[in-house]
Amino acid sequence: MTESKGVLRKAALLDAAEEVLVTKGNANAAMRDFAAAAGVRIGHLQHYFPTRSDLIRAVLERTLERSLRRLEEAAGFDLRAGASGTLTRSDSHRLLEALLLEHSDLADVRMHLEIWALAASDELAASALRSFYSQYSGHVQGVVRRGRPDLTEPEISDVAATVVSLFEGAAVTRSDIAGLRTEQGDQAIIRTAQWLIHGQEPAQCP
Amino acid sequence: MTESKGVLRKAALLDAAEEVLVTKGNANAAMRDFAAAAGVRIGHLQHYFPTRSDLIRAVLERTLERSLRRLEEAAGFDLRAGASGTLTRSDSHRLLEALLLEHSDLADVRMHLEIWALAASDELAASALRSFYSQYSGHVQGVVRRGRPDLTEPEISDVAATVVSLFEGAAVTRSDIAGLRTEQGDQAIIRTAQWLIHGQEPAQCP
DNA sequence: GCAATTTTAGGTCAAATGACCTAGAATCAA
DNA sequence: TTGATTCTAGGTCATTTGACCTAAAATTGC
Repeated sequence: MTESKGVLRKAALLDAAEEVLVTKGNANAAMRDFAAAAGVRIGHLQHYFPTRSDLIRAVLERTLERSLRRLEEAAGFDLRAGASGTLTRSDSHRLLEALLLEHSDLADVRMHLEIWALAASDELAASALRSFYSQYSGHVQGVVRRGRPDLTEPEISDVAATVVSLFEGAAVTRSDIAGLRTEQGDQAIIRTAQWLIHGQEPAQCP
Repeated sequence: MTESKGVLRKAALLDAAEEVLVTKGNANAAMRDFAAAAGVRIGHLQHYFPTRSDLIRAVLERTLERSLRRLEEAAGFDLRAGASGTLTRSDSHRLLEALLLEHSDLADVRMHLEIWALAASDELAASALRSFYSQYSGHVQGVVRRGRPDLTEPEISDVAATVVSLFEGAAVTRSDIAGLRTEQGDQAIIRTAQWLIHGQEPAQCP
């Protein structure tokens, strides 16, 4: 079923809004900027998104949804709580590299920063963000459960939250904004996440 | 030497500006909001900070400087590259707990989010932030150097960057904004940081 | 084909905004 | 004491802003 002009237009407006948020930041982005980026006039934009906060909220929801979906795709296996299976170190390495790559997308990093800052002062945004992180860390728990089947559910939850913290922090610090990225540093992050996911490597005994 | 009225006023204006940034966010904070929070009129505020970006920049510099100083104080030892010494697990535990506590201050977390978001679209802010992280991770290197004297300098740098990533990410995810905090989760973060700082715990051999 | 609905263009408005200004009071330094 | 400097209050201005509106064009569905 071909999508209606309205649905396509809405998506184009959201694309344009994202681009403006990424380049000018939320603090400097006006409705006329969003409209111009989409090649329409403000009245038209406001037909689809009557208020500024309608637009920003829609961008936020779309961005968070995309991040969740990407994690599911990167995993390539069922992340739900009931699912069973194991995870080899090479598979977790592959997954973590994909995750780190996703956290390197400069536009995505900036979108996330804007969302965090928005959520810091807008309770509706914060609520959406908490829901997102609950789901996101739930997915990461699905990963940890396969690497550490010996852990209790609360322990799995804590490990997953730590992995999420590490990757969210790395997205910022490894970006051009903070400038702490090195090639070997990426490997250190993956090694750390693997330590969390799999536990200690086999002991070397004399 | 008693500080002049101007110096005291400036500090009070910066305090007020911080509070407004934390509660309203940069995107919704006007010069008149800042002035009102400080109990003065906008003209007076503009005497001390002629443009909005002068004010925001000053807040940014002060916040980053404070974070650096706090890390120095929490360490309680010389973090410079040439300094030598060791670091026990109990001392690193104490330091990491202090660091995590500092990363739990909701106003501070919000200030940092606003600074990150600002730096994402303002190159001057980004430059200041890069300088800050360079120094901050330099300090953390001073910690890692004591825990892992066997590492090369590039390795120390990568480990330090990973510790910084973990703590910056944790500040966000453990805040009310993201809602992923648990008591045991805090211990998982500290354990992870200790693993990074000290390396693997002694092997248990039969 | 035609009425209803959706899409599009363009305009207007009051309020808010950052920037700039004047002038008087307070403080400082010689 | 006096002039210079700093501090403080309050005002003004042009521009920008989000929100709201009208009307025409395009599309849809019966």
